[in-house]
Amino acid sequence: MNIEDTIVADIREFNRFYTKILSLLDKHVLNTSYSFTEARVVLEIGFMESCIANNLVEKLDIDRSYMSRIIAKLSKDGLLTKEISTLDNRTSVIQLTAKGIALFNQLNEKSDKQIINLLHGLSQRQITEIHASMLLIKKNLEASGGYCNDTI
Amino acid sequence: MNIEDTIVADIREFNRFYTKILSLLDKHVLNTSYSFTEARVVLEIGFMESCIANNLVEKLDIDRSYMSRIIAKLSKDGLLTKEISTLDNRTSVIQLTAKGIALFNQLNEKSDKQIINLLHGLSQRQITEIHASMLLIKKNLEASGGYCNDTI
DNA sequence: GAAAAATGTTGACTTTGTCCACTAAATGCC
DNA sequence: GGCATTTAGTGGACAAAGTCAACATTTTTC
Repeated sequence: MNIEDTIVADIREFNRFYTKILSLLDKHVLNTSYSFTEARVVLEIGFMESCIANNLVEKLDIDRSYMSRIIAKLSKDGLLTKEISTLDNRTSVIQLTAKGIALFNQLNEKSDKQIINLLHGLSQRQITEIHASMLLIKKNLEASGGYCNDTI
Repeated sequence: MNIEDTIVADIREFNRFYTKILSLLDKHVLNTSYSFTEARVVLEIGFMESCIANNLVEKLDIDRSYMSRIIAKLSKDGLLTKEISTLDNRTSVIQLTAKGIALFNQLNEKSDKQIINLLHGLSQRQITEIHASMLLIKKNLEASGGYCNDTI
């Protein structure tokens, strides 16, 4: 082990710093009447194109019953359709409707704009550095795989 | 402007990735009977050593009234003291008690251990890469300063 | 010194999330 | 096949987290 204290301190500082960045980004994603969690669900269904509730539960780490209610709400609002799976009668295949896709696109565009705004004023070089750094962090942390076990 | 689409997409992916890392870290900070937000407040008071409620409101971006209640609870539990400021009679100087400092240390140790755990299994080189990348991201994003304005 | 702004508190409320029990279907096992 | 176990989803009841508006008090501004 023997990881230097300064490294741990710097990583914790980065985490505090990035927590604030992310929370600012999250806050402004929405002028839609949907909560951040609901928006995440819409985005995830959009990315997956077709899925079942349990996929979303696992991917987004949201409680089963809570997800059930969110899906019910989105369905009631006409953003998605549920159709009982032919493979597994316990589950329903979930897909965005045209209206859901419209919201998905809107959320996507907003998120893209936020990132562009975040980088606004930085030089090409700085942007490249940030980009490369993010890829590196993700690659290295994924390599360990340890980040998603219980003893984290 | 003209920031490449792939860069924006990669940054958004990094944000999703890192959101999950942070939420896993957060979840496990506590076996204490305090919530994540309360723990953040204790940590922040500990770092600042002495502060007023409004410093915490700004630093942690928590609603004024909510903060007032959190401080009241922590005070009732004997974790901090409030003493009316001699400089500004509207405010109170907040400081951790011995008990509060004990919790602060405990939270700090847990957080350090989590980071060590997160890095567990990685090579020195990988750790160095992650560390350097984080410093670079923070430096570059802070340079812009734009990350904290309203139009993010 | 009056108007405006800042700080903190409280009551009432909404949103968000969790826990538990339950149904129904699928899976594993002999 | 038949029985036990697991998995997916739902609903009730509840707790935690956070928000909003109104207010008192003090400070700042002009």
